[in-house]
Amino acid sequence: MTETDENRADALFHALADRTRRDIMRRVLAGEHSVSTLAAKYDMSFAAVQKHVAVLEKAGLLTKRRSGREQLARGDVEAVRSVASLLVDLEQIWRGRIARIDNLIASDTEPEG
Amino acid sequence: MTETDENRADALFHALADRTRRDIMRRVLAGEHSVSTLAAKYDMSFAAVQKHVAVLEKAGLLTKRRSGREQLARGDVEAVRSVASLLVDLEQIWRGRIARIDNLIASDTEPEG
DNA sequence: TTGACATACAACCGATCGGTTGTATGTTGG
DNA sequence: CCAACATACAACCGATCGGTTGTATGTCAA
Repeated sequence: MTETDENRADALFHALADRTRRDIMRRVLAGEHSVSTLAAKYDMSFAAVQKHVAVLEKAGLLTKRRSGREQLARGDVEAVRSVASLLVDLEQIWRGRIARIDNLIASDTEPEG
Repeated sequence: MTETDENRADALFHALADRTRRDIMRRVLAGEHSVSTLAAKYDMSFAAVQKHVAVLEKAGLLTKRRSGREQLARGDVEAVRSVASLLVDLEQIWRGRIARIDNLIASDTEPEG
């Protein structure tokens, strides 16, 4: 819940809030792809795709390694899991509310209060 | 993977890509809050908070019910889980890659190919 | 009834977003 | 060496974002 954590959450959710970037994630989680290979899949300029890849990289959702003149991108499943864990945190808050409600009901129906 | 699904994913991730909205989600998952009560918690105008609530509502992450002159917002944990399941889908793609790699290794090391 | 409160929404503004084109820098193969 | 390829990045543009103020509407309480 620190400032840094919030910045990271901002970057992660923002990066995933675009269908082209989500599609890129699917591809790079399935296997390594060069930026050019990815760019060929979409009806937009190379530069646009390169910027999408850069957004995902800055968010930590993918990493690149150089291979000759190509940059091979691969998805980071740990980063994906870290987003999932943020949602689990949210769900845990909800569980806390349910637990409180359950306790309230239990204490109301207990013979001795 | 339909257009509608992608639109929903866009809306969900976008809604969560703002720290004020994530904070609102924490509060409304913990219990019902009126828009005014929520607005009082943040250093911004009532209208700004009301718009944040509207973004979350349109994404389906919270619902409102009228109680007198107040609108009580409550978080929808199912919507939160639906986001989590999108991430599970991504992770499954990655698992598929790992499985393919494992199979490759296994067939390489098998005595009979 | 009326005044205060709760909400919604429109109009506006600077900043960021997602796209473009153009240019610069590496890298490789012949 | 050099021509083609792969990448990066800057500058620009229209659209959307996150905020503001102002206004309209509905509801409650005295």
